[in-house]
Amino acid sequence: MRRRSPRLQARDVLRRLEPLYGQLTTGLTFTTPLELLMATILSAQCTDERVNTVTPTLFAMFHNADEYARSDPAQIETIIHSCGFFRNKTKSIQATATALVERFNGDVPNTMKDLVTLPGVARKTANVVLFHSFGRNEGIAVDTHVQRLSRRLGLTREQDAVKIERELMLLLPRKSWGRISDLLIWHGRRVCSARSPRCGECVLADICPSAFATV
DNA sequence: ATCCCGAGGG
DNA sequence: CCCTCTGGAT
Repeated sequence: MRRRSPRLQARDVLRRLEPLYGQLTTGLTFTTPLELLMATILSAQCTDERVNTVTPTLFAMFHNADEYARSDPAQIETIIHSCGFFRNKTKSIQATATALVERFNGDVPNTMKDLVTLPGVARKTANVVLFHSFGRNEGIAVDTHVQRLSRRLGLTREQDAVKIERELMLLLPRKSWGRISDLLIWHGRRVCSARSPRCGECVLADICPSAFATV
């Protein structure tokens, strides 16, 4: 295939995926910024479907940052056990909750600058919370799906999530920064899967440098 | 670069 | 069995 400019490629990816996944947003179940923050911490290397099986119990047990911070860690570990990394995630949940109480009056901050100071929260998690709880496009959440699809589609050749985020931010209009992650994630789950991508069903196949290549 | 870690799919 | 899942800290 003739090599297309990354900017044109990015614009067409956005344009073609939007009608496919128009009504779909994050797959995580939540109501408040605190719930989304905790659900996103749990989502590391775990399907959002599984996160959604433990968060109803977690959210029923803890209603604010102070209650997370004061809890017996063993109680949280038991609830979130099936999500994997349960010791690290429990530490992140409680250390973040403590930081919210001590530095943010118990509230979830709404800026990248503040969010990434929370232990266990880096740019990916911060971007998810910023967009889905506060409607802010400060960056692009780059997870395993966004990384894989960006590379397969020829939008970047980088491996590092922060570098990929920076490149995508240069290719796409700011108002689409939050949306592009959701679109790439849903497409990654349903069509462009890691193991065996279903290129025969993909609406991007004709503009994808990796189509039918088993990348 | 390595570690954390359970669960489901192929 | 091996790979993957909305990562982050050391």
